Amino acid sequence: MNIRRELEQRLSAAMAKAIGQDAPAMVAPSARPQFGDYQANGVMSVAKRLKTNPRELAEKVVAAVDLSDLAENLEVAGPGFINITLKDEFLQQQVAKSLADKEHLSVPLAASQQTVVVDYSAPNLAKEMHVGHLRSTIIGDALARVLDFLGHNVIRQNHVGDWGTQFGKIILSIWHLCMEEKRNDPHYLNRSDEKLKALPDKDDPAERKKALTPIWKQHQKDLYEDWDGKVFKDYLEKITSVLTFDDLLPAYQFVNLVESLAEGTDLIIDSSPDHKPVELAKVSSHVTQMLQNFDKPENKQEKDAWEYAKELTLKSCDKIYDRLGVLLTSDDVRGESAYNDDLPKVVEALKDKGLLTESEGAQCVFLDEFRNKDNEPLPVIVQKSDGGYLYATTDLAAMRYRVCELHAGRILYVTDSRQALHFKQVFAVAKAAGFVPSGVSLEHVPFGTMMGKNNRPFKTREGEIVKLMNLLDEAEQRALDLINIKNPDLPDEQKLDIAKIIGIGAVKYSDLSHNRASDYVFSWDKMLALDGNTAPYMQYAYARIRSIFRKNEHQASRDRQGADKPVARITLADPAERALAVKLLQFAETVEAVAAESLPHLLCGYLFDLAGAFTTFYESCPVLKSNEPTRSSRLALCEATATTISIGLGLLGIETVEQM
RNA sequence: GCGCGCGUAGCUCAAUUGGAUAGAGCAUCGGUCUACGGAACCGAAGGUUACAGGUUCGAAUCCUGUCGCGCGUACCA
Repeated sequence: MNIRRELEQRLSAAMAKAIGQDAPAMVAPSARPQFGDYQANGVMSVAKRLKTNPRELAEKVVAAVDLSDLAENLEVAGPGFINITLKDEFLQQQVAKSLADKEHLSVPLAASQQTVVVDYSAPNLAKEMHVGHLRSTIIGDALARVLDFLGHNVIRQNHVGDWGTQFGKIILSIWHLCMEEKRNDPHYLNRSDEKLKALPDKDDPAERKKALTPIWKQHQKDLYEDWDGKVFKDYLEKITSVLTFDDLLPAYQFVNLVESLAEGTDLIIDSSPDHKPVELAKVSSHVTQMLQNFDKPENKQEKDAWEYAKELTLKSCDKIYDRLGVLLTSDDVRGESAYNDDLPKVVEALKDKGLLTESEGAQCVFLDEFRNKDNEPLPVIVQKSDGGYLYATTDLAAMRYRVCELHAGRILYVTDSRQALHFKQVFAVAKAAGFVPSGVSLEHVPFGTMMGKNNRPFKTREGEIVKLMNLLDEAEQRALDLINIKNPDLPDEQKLDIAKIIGIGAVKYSDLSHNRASDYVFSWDKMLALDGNTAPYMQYAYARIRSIFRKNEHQASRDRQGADKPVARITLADPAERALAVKLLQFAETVEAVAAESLPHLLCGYLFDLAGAFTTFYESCPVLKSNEPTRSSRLALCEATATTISIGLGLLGIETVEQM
């Protein structure tokens, strides 16, 4: 049961009766123990509005409500708070009830179940996942799990960046790989790349030109021999069986480097069959443009190359997802390219609605609410002056798909907070154009940056972006080091398994436990610490409880012959027992709040509080040493706590261990 | 310039969205216990919530201004 909501509903109804209009009771857990378990704050603001005495009004509300099945007498306190103390009997029943439902802890399903699209992760083609992708992936996954837990129909969407400017570069880099293979010169790209990187003065165009000249010549020559793409085609077939993601990456970076260095030089590639000379710096964008009709048979090798790059990239992402325990699969991938055919239709539809304006050659939507410094309208550009489309267009197309095909009632976009303006604009355009009915909720779920100790974005010592693989490796290694110190007697294999769970859990939890809206400082030591609001602390609390049960089963092993033991009657004699019970029962309302606000850190905070309540209980209330029936009752509280921690961490995508 | 966001204890973060005396963990200081897993527990100290006004029963939260930081700001995503 969601106690908070139950109280809210009953008290709100009583308020409506008392004052004749609807007003929220504003029930929240009490700020202090002396004020009971919950407090209702709504009376005061209503009284203000009605200009009546808040205390008198509170008394009226108290008289009008019947909470006798779950609460002691209500008290009006201070300027008009209503303090609620739950009945012990009620708490006992509820804990027993949730314990009987081990899968779901009797957390009620959402009253109105929605189809919720969660858009998260979104890696890019031919790039390795790095820390920049971590937050989206983890937060999105946790939200998806929570929504699913509450009975919503969750559709995960991995909006992979598989189109756009990098598109031509990818094809070009694979072409280079093919040419390398054809010349039987397997280290050509590496050699060239190293030479370019060693360039003493990258700011000097003459130097750059000099360094690029051999590469440029080779490029010309290769192109001359492959003017019809036949070599590309033949060798593509040959290399695809052996090519790996690790081959693709450097090739892609090589193309990037060449093009950035060629900027401002007069190096021209002119061996192409159409005799249109192209700047060396713009070959890849030329490739992109050339392939407007991507599906034509003569472009098959380009398409194959791109698809192959996509396959390699996604495989590499899957490894990360697998290690992270993220639920995304290939079925959830619907990249930007999936919307290519819809883009002209989106622009057409905007035109039909009369929303489209041409400005400086680009197709724009101007909405009144977006203005620049001088109060001039700010455009949302949906088509570039060269005819190309932008991410706004793709997002609009994706929205239409999600609403029309997936029947989304709510769409969550888990992306960096820097995209806030973009989403604000795109949402407004979608609503204005009627792409998304007003009943559908479009929500940007923004998050801040992961920072290093220096309060700058998290980088390696060398100042490079941290690859996710490396980050996870280090997390597991550090966890293993810790286990070796703290629990050296465990078998090695088990140590490794535990290290994985602890290491990955720590990374995820440290991310999820912070309010996602703000930047947070990443710290190895803090996230693996056993004190404070960390994953290991929670996992340790769990392992300790499990240890009690192992010991108990050992003691009582002969008594039970597989028969299900009845759920013990729970008594709450000690204040610590009672406080733990109240905390346990707040799981439902916490999960619901996480789903409503898309704030996973609320769940982390709750689990930490729960672990705290348990520790207090654990210290003051002996379990195995106490006599029946107290013993069974306390064991039940232990079990309820362990289950809540396990399910709670599970909703965050974090596993528990029996020993650590 | 304009827009958005942020500024809370020495450090890292909370504060149930306007509620009662702003809470945790680290670090510091002090204490407990032959310990159901010591990777423990309890306590103390630490705050004019950047600053100045305002709104009201009540403000870290809302409004105005100032300072500081971050991000964004027409064809990248």
